[in-house]
Amino acid sequence: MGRSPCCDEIGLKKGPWTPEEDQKLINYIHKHGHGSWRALPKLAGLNRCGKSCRLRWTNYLRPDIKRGKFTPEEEQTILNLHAILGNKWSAIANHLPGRTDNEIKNFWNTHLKKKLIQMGFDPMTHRPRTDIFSSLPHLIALANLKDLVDNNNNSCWEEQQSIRLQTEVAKLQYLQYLLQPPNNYPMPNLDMDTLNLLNSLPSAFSTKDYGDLDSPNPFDGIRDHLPGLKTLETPANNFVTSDNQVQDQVCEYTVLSHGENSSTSPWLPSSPSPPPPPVTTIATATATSAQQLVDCCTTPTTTCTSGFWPDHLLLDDSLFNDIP
DNA sequence: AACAGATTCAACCGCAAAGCA
DNA sequence: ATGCTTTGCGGTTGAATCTGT
Repeated sequence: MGRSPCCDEIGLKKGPWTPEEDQKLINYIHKHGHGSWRALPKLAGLNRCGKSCRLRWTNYLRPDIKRGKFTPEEEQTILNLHAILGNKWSAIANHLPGRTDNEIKNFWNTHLKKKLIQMGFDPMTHRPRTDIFSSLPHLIALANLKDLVDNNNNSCWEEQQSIRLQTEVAKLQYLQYLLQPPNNYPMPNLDMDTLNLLNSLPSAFSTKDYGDLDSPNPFDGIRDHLPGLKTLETPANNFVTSDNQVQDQVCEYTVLSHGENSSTSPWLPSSPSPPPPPVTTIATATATSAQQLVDCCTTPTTTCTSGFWPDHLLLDDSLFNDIP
């Protein structure tokens, strides 16, 4: 397997393309098509290597290229697909008409990766980071709020309720941080302790406790997005039972994950128990399942409607900023 | 206004798969 | 079957631009 010699040829121009060069390339391709990229530069009168011409055309000059900012829908699609495909930029680009792999890669590296990191996620696995530093802000906030509660026994009822509310919200936020459920998929691998803990929270947050407060119960939101939590009270739920259709489907999806870490990605459904053996090839997945999942990820307006992180679940971080 | 540091993104590099003789 | 060429992909670089001081 030899490397293309074209890039090694001396005297060929490198660096940014001039408008004249662009025009030459466009004119030639419009007339003749690109044909052999290696032969193209000479035929088009360009002092460039074929590789450079191909790149310039596919990433910049192609008429069907969509330029400008990524829409929230596109951003969501990239996130969804990256959770499944990993850094397969060209595969991701296939699902975003008019966007190039290079553009998506750049967008990922400059925006989405940082966004995930800021939110405490590992950008490769899409899982919450488990190291102590990533959860430190949440833990500090909780500790501070606890102090506030302990030291405000003499304050008025409204203040106490306000502090209680903040504490509960902080708890929820921390739990949310730990769990980060994707609303596109069924809840993955929630152990019973966690589900029980979550189910115990509404009792501390009942309408009764809010009394006359106008604010809605913040737990309503989180419950709506935790199917395992919602259905735990009924005997037949998708996560407690061991054999049902949903789980079968879910097991098929698991093989699509990328890399060894991502088999446990929370964005991907996986079998609750027992854990599946490590999967080494995509070939074992049914084409239908693969397509179903990709379709699901690339169709934000249908059954898998909203984003990973519904707005009402992403509680305002200003709560923590306000804490001394 | 000037500078430094951060960010963005077009372009390059090298590898590997596909194609072909 | 083998080896060379072409194409495509993902990672990386660096110049241009933006932002903060």
